[in-house]
This record gives sequence, structure tokens and C-alpha cells, in this order.
Amino acid sequence: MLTGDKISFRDVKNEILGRIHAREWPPGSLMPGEIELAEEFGCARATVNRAMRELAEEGIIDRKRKAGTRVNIAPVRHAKFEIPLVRTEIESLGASYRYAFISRSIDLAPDWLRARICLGPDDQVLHIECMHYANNAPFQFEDRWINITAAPKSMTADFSAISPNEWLVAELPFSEAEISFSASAVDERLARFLSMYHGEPHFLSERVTWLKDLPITFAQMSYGRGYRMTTRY
Amino acid sequence: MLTGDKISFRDVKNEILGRIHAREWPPGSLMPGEIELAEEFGCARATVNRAMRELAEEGIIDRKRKAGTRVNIAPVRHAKFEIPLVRTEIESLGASYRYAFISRSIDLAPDWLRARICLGPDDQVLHIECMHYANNAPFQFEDRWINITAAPKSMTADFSAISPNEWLVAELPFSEAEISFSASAVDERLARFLSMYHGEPHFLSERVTWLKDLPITFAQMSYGRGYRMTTRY
DNA sequence: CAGTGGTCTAGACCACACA
DNA sequence: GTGTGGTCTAGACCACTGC
Repeated sequence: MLTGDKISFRDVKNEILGRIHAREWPPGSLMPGEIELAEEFGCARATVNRAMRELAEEGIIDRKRKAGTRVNIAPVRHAKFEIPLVRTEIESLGASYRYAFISRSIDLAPDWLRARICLGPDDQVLHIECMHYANNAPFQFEDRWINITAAPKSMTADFSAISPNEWLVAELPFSEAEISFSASAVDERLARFLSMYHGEPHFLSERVTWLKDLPITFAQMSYGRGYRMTTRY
Repeated sequence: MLTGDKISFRDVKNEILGRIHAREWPPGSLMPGEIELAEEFGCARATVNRAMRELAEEGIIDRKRKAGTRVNIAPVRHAKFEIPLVRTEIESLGASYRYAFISRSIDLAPDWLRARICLGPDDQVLHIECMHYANNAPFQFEDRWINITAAPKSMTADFSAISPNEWLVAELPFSEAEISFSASAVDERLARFLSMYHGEPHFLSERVTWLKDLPITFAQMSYGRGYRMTTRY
């Protein structure tokens, strides 16, 4: 367990993980306190604290004041997915990126959108459609709605040159986002843009972002054939 | 900014975030060092360190020794998804859970599986198929392959009573997992189990887990109609 | 009320990466 | 080399919560 002369919080973490895996501290059981472990490992309590805090963040253990620390029975695993810019995503695949603008319009927010992101009946939205290509093959169709009240500057942005995705990240910080993934069938129009068949399954990502309770944007990203989202943990 | 008499790492974090949002430290710029900030905020360096470390973990800033800390130009956002037991997932929706065993067999690992998770040509696998229901409606079809070499105990488990999902979580720790999501069309057999139409899109989740380079299990989870995976960040 | 984790401090040394 | 972040320490006080 010694990697050097001093005990690192990583050593402590690994040792604890090992004991949990070895069922030395079985799921549901109470682990020793920080002070006790610090003495056993010959390190400061802060070191044990950091190790255990990280394990708690990862969902391996559960900590409560006064009650102590327990090994989680069903460790709720967390998978972390990176949410990059489409361009970054494509370029990191080693492919060339191309952006294509499709349409732009300004409308009263349609009812379904008002309901979805809590807009008033008189709020106007900027509606953009565009495509993202990887090596000139259709990669993603972006259907973007921007709340003009929250982002008046979007009116003057030139979305024929820069994608709304990229413009928003650069211009508008957000405090909160909701993202969801599902599978859906492409309709006839979408099928043409993505070079797919009408009714073919596609991976759909929907995103809403807010800046302090003020809805900024709603987007539907439809991915082309064969897209998969992968992560390790 | 003061929440009490002492400066918390949360205060520091919020203050830094505020300045980044206000473009006081624009994207790509070099931020002051830890010592300087600690002096400005009137707290210890460790406090600033923790604040900045968390911001770095969240992808907001980028830290390098000697080079200093910079605001990320394109903050790579991370979305965290919980990966619970199917049962837990269903119950937390307020629905009743039911498990149904379908089939069990022991075979030489098929070629596609050997290639997928790096098995030898003579390795045997336990193949289980089962269903998970929410309020008696089809929720998920689980197609599970277990590496017998890595998990000999699985041979004697009673998978007609407990789902492989649950058995594995309880019995076999893993050190690493890969998970991926995609959209696919249901084939004829799957359609019957999920009460869907042949060719209908469904959300597909694939998972591989390892224990120190030793592949343990591969699973395909096919979700029923309308499933969506959602998170906030 | 008392015990456990949560956090802050002040100081120290180390490791890495840039010049 | 030298400066910046990375980490450990020893000690202290606080806050929550179960008894």
C-alpha cells in the first residue's frame, strides 16, 4: 500500500475500496470513524476525510453526521457524460466539421413550447434549424428555439455563419440545464436531411437551459444513423 | 458574499463563478494564483484550492502546475446520470416492479461476444434473458451474458427468482464499466416481449463491466416505448 | 447532549512544467 | 531553475442528528 514515504488520500481510498470489495466491510455495515482510520493508516484525519468524501461522491458509501459511515447496499453508480460542442465532438472523432444553416424565423412561442419551458403567452422566440456534418456526412440536425426576452442579442447574431449551439455557449452563460435522451422515428422531412429512411430509429437529445429561472433555450438534436453515446466509469 | 464570519469554499466558488460569468475573467484568460486569491478573500490557500479544484472537476476552469489556472473557452459540460438497479428505477417512478425470467443457457462464447469483451475461444458464458415490468407493463428486456470464468458462482444462482442485474450488483464488485446508449429498431421477437411493433424505435443501453482487466459481464437492455433518460446539471 | 462528519487554518514539502 | 498547483499535517471549531 505504500507508494512513497507519506500516505496519500489515494492510498487510503484504494485500501478502503479493497476492504469493501473483500467484504471486510460488507454492504450496509458501519465503517470505523475517521479518527480511528487515521490512526490505523498513520495519517491525518483530513487525508482520510478526503478519501471518504470522494467515495461518498461516487456513491460507494453513505455518510451522516453522528450516525457514521456505511457501505452502500446498492451503490448508485453515476455515469458521467461529456456534453461538448457538436463541432468539438466531430473533430475529436478525427472528422472534418461543416455547418449548414437551414432556416430562421421569429414567432410567438407555440403552445407546446410555452408549456415545455414555461413561457408567457406573448413571449417571442427565435427559431433556427441547421445541420452539422462530419466528413460531409449528416451527423446531427439541430432544431433550436431561443427565448428572445432572455437573449435579445440573439436577434442580431449571424446564424448563417455560426451555429446557435456555438453562439450560445460563447455568449450566454447558463446556471442550469436539463438534458434528456430518447429514441424516436425520423419523420419524412428529417429523413431527407439525415439521409435516412422515413420511420428509421434515431437518437434524440433534448436540452433546456435556464439562467436563474429564466428559460433561455430549448433544442432538439437528432443524430444520424448509428450514433452512440459512450462513457466509462 | 459573506454568509457567516468565516469564508467558505462555497463562497469562494460562487464569487469566482460570478466573475467568470461577468466576463471579469474572460474565457481563455489567466486567473490569479491561489495565494493571491486567498489574500484577497481573506482565507487560507487550502480553501481557495478546494473551490478551484471543484471548478476544475466540473470543467469550468483548467489548471496546470507552473502555467496557472485558465478559464475554459468551451467549458466541457458534464452530465451525470444515475445508473440504478432497474427495480429501483421502476420503484422510484412510483410503479410496482415485477421480474420475469425467460431463459438460461450455457454456451461457448459466440464470436461477436468474444470480440466485444475480449474472451478466449474456449471461454464459456452463461446467457440469461429476462423481463422487467412496471405496473405490469413491459419496461425493459434484459439480455445478459456472464463470463463463467470470472463468476463461477453465477452457475448456482437461481435466476428465476432474482434478476442477473440484481445478483451481480450484490455478489460481484467491478472496477470498471463501459456503458453506451443508442437507438435501434426492435426485431420481431423483442417486439412481442415489449408489446411494440416490429421495427419500432427503442432505446438501447449496452454495458460491459470488468474486474481488473477480467471481463465479467455484457448486457443489452432494451427499453419499452417512450423511455427517456433525463438529468439536470 | 454527545459523537461524527464538515470545514477552515497555517504551515510545509513536493512534483511538474515552463523558461 | 523557479513558480504554480497538489497534497499532507496538526489542530481547531462548527453543525447536524441520533440517542
